[in-house]
Amino acid sequence: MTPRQVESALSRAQLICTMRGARLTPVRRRVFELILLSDQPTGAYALLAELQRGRGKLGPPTVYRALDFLLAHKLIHKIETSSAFIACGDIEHPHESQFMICEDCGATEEIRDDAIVQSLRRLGEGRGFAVERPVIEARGLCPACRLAHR
Amino acid sequence: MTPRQVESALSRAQLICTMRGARLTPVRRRVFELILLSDQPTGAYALLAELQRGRGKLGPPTVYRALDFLLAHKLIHKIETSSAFIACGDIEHPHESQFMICEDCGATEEIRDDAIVQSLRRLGEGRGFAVERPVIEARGLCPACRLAHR
DNA sequence: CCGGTAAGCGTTATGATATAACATTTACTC
DNA sequence: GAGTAAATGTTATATCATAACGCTTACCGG
Repeated sequence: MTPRQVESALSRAQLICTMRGARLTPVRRRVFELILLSDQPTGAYALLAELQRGRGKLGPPTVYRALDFLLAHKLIHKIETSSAFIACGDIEHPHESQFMICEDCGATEEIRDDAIVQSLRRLGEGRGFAVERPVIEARGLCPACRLAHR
Repeated sequence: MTPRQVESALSRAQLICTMRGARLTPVRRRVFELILLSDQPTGAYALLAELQRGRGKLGPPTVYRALDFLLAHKLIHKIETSSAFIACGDIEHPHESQFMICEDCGATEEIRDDAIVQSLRRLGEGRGFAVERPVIEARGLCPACRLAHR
C-alpha cells in the first residue's frame, strides 16, 4: 500500500470511529497503520516489536487490546490459519471476508463472496445451527508460486 | 462414542494403515483412541496429559508427531479455530470436512458439503489460485445452546 | 472548572500451542 | 546379524494469547 493510501485509510478509519463514538487512540491508530503498511498478514508479536521501536518497552496486552478494538470495528481481519492480521479492504462496508493464502510465499488475498457465506449459513440452518462467524480460508498456491513450482 | 464403536474404528484404522504400508504404532493408536473417546475436539496438551498417565513423562513432540501422522492419513481432522483435534467420521473415504462449532458449549459437528468446497475451489481458480486445503468452519450456536439463550 | 467515573493503557506474570535439534531405540531389509 | 530408515524420547525454546492489577487519561454532569 502506498503512503498515500495508508493516509487515506487512516483518516477514513478516524471518521468511522468518530461517527460511532469510538476512540481511535494513538496506540490503535499506530497498530492499524502498521497493518496497513504490510501487504501480508502480520503477527501480533511483529506488531509489538514495531510498536516498541517508537515507544519503549510494551507488553503483548497492549497490542492484543488494540487488535481487539480494530477487529471489533472491522478495520482489520484475523487470518485464523496464520494467526495473523490483515487490513480490511473496504472498511466503509463491514462484511464477512474469505481468504486465499499461499502456502509458499504467504501472500494473502481477501475475497468476498456472499454466496458462499450464504451457503454455509444455510447448511447451519438445516441443522438448527446459528452461524455467527463463518471462517473460510483457502490454503494453496498463488499464481506466481504455482508457476515457480513447475 | 461407545467402546464398541471405538474398537471398530481402531481396527478399521489398523486395516487402512496396513493397506497403505503405514504403521499404526502404539503411540499413534493410543492418541487416535483418546480422540475417538472424546465427543468434542481435544487439544494436544490434553492428549499429552492422558498419554502420560499410561507411559510416564513424555514431551509435546511425541503427541504432535502422532497427530501429524493421523492427520496425514485423514483419520482425524484439525479444527483450526479451536486448535483441537477430532476423529474423522468416515475414515474409509478421505474427504474435505467442514465444521459447525458452538461458541457456548464447544460442541463440534462434522459436516460434509462437497458443493461448498467446489465453490471455494472455483473462486480460487478464477484468481489463478490453486486451493489445496479449504478450511471452512462455522462458529455459532448449536440448537441446544440457542434455546438456552432465550 | 472540578471531581467522579469509566475507558484505556502499562506492567508483570503466566498459560496455551507448537517446533527445532539431536540422541536413542525400534523394526524392517538384505 | 549388520545396515538403514523410521519412530520415539528428551531438552530446550519459539510463538501465540490472556489474567490480574494498578495507574493515567478522557469524558460528563454539576
